[in-house]
Amino acid sequence: MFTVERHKKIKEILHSKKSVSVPDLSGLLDVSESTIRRDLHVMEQNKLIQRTHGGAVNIDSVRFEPSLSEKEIQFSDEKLRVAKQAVQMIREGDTVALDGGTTTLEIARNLPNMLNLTVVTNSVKIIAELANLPSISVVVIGGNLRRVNMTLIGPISNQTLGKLHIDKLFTGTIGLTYEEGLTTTDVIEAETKRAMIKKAKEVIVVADYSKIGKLAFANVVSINSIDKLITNTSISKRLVKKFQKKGIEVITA
Amino acid sequence: MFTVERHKKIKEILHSKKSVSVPDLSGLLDVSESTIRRDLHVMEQNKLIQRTHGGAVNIDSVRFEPSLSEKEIQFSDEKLRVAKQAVQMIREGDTVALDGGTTTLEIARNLPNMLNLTVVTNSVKIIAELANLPSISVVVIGGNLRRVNMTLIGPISNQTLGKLHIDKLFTGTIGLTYEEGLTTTDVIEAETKRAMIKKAKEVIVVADYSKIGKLAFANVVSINSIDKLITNTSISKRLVKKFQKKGIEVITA
DNA sequence: CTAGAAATAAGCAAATATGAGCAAATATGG
DNA sequence: CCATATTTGCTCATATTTGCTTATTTCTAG
Repeated sequence: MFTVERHKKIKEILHSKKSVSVPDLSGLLDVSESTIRRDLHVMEQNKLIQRTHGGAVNIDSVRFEPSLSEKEIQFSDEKLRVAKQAVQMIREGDTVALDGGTTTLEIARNLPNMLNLTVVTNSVKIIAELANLPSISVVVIGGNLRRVNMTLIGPISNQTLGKLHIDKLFTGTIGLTYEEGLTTTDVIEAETKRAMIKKAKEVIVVADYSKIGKLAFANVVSINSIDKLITNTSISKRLVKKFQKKGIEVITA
Repeated sequence: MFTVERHKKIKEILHSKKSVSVPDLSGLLDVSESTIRRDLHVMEQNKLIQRTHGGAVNIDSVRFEPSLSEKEIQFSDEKLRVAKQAVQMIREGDTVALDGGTTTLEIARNLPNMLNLTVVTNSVKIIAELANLPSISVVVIGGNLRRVNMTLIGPISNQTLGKLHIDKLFTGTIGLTYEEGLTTTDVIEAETKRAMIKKAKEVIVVADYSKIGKLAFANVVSINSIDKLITNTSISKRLVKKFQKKGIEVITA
């Protein structure tokens, strides 16, 4: 294996794992630790990675310092399972929309580097994530930056959406109830979500069980607008039946 | 087998194998290693392959993050001075636009956490940077993600700009000449730059001396559209005079 | 704050790869 | 047919890469 290939491999490993130790890399790539250290040295100088004592961490072209609480949910098993289920529903040639949210971010992280896939998003974190998958065409709806979740919302977003057509929308939520449907914290965000839902042929809500039965401040849409719901097993069978009666396909991951 | 055939064969091999060693090629094509090295040398100069010690790799497989980081370090001192000069021109209440580019990114990094300041941008890196300054209102024009510099360009960007009004635009550039004006590498990006310039009351070009006299592929606008130019001392007095005669205020940082 | 453990950078030597120079073989063009 | 140009393979001095060793730095537990 040549040097550039090794460097590329290290970058790939770092993209999926976020951090890796020198001994691990040495074993994985079957070269001495000295060589790995030399590799990491030049890669750091090229700003491709960030070195640490004992290894290296991923440095994406765009960096955020995720708040602690976010880090905690980042590795949530439920979210990952839901996200992987969602990814399986995506076909080559699709135009997929992902709105802001931790579960949709997880979907982006698990997307294959699929050719001929267009992702429409209003989440800055998802943009950063998809920057590493060069086969995917990324379309960003503009808008005003909402810093708490790094999403773009507001009239600009809504107007841009008016000109786009989406095959499948994956949307996260703060709350989902049978009576009130989707709800979220911010009214402006709610409106942008509504605009997205309006332009999507198929609306797929991704929500782990903690969201179901929860009610947030701003109404988005009633459950009549939802086509599919991906959630996890913890949801009660009675509720699933109720959703199904409304024509919603419920998928448990 | 003729030379061109050999080159073609090498390209084919690299297409399917991604990387190959000099001894392997020597055996496969039944010529000496010297000949292979000579072949690889010319093919590298023609940007058909990427050489490594011991062989060659497919150029496509290596082309990740093409040297943006390298550009970032270059001339960083000059850039910083230019950026700081630019920041001083910003007043409270302004609506400022920053397009993608390393100098404009430096401006964003040096912005004070000023109240009542709106920043319009198409650069994902600038969004990330300004996320840390909560007083600043950030408006993002949407668009298609151009990964090489993490900017949003294309028809969506241009249409969104049509509805906005900008007090001061700070724009970087690849090249700036007296005869051709602003030029950049990508035609679609050029169009989005043009759309920005059209909507700005005041167009301020930030360009260290390395950009001046340089000509890139795609024309953006002639120098008649430029109101101010912030650059550094290395630019010749004669050229400054010429720009001034065209009504451009030249500020040397 | 300190001592011990772990990681790193620097120096070194062996293995390998490279480029330049050269000569032979072949091709080109009058 | 001859003179010249190009291509090829060979040799060798030089350069690069790699793994090992060791001194130094950095981290961490007490």
